[in-house]
Amino acid sequence: MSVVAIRDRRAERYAATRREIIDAAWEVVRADGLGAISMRDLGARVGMRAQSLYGYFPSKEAIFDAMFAESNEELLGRVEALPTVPDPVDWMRSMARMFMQFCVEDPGRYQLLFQRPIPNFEPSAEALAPALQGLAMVRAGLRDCGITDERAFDAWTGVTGGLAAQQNANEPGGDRWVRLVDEVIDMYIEHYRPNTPR
Amino acid sequence: MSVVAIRDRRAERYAATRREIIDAAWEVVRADGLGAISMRDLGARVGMRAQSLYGYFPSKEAIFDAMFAESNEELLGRVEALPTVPDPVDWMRSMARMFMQFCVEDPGRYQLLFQRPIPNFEPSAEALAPALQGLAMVRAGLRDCGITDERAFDAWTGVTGGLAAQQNANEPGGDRWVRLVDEVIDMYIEHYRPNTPR
DNA sequence: GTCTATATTTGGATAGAC
DNA sequence: GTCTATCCAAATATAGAC
Repeated sequence: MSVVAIRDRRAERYAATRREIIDAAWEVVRADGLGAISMRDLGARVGMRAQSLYGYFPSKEAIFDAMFAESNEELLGRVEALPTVPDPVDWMRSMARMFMQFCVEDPGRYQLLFQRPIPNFEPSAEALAPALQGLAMVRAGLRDCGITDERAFDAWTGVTGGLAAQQNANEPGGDRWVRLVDEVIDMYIEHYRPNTPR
Repeated sequence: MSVVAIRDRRAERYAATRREIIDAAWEVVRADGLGAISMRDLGARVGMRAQSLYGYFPSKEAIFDAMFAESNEELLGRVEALPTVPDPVDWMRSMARMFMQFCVEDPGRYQLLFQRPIPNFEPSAEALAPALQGLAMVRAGLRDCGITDERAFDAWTGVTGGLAAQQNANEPGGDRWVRLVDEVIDMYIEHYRPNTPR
């Protein structure tokens, strides 16, 4: 009897097919928005009948949830990957730029994560967890800048999230609001930082 | 033969029924969102079969367009109704407060006007016109404050629209971001006004 | 693991009678 | 002006054969 862990080819195939289905779903979302996803279409894209998808996901919502989860994990990964810098304000700046980039590079994903336009879809707690973790890192970053007020935290999510919202709503794919990130962050820091040294 | 303009009772009834249909549509939107509107349901709400609605609107999109138009007219009306004040900054402040109130008091309307979540729905030029007019007034208001930069204008729509977006997305019906309006406007004016006298 | 067959619901829209 | 009748399309999901 071998003690070597052997590959479970069955599980691998299963995971690969799940991956394929989710990838197909992202394709649809990118092309025609979240509302355009249907089991029939998804099945066709991976060479199956719609019914066969139920072998991989118990429902359409479960597919949304998986997409929601992996998007949040992606975002959290990017937050964690931000280079450590001496000035905490610089960290917030690169944070904001990264977040903006994340939001505008895929409006469909933005829609799924931040607009919740699917009736009756509530992400599971597991899918939501990475988002909360990311938000906690933002809060910590602001604290490092000397900003601890809860109102200031909300104002941060308001202005950064706001720029992204405007960009995606009014000029998806463009940069009219994206390029304002730096000056808006400067404005924010100037206003909310207790004592800005110069 | 009378020269008095007589009422066209037929036209009146027709207009009243149109009004009733649109009101029913708003009811649905407020309760379950834009996506929940269907001709069958709408018909049932006004005591008709879905098919009869086509006597009043040529399509479902036409209903959306009418809703879109009257919302923009409502908003424009509120902009025009803002009291004239000596300080242009005060005008921008009340403008921002009013806009925020407009956005959060009816998330369904907000969705229709600013998120465009209906696939294939593009508002007609007539429906869009009041919005452009309102935006022009905002631009003029900023100019009165000495702010003429296009980037500054975009930053204005970014931060005000952003607060509204955050409020509706994360805490519809609440005031966590609404109550930040004043301080965020202060921050904006401080930063973008050329020479703030004190 | 994927299929066929099917149930069920829901939707937008048209034709033509009254 | 509203109805009945109807069409057509699309959707989610289940049961059971292979």
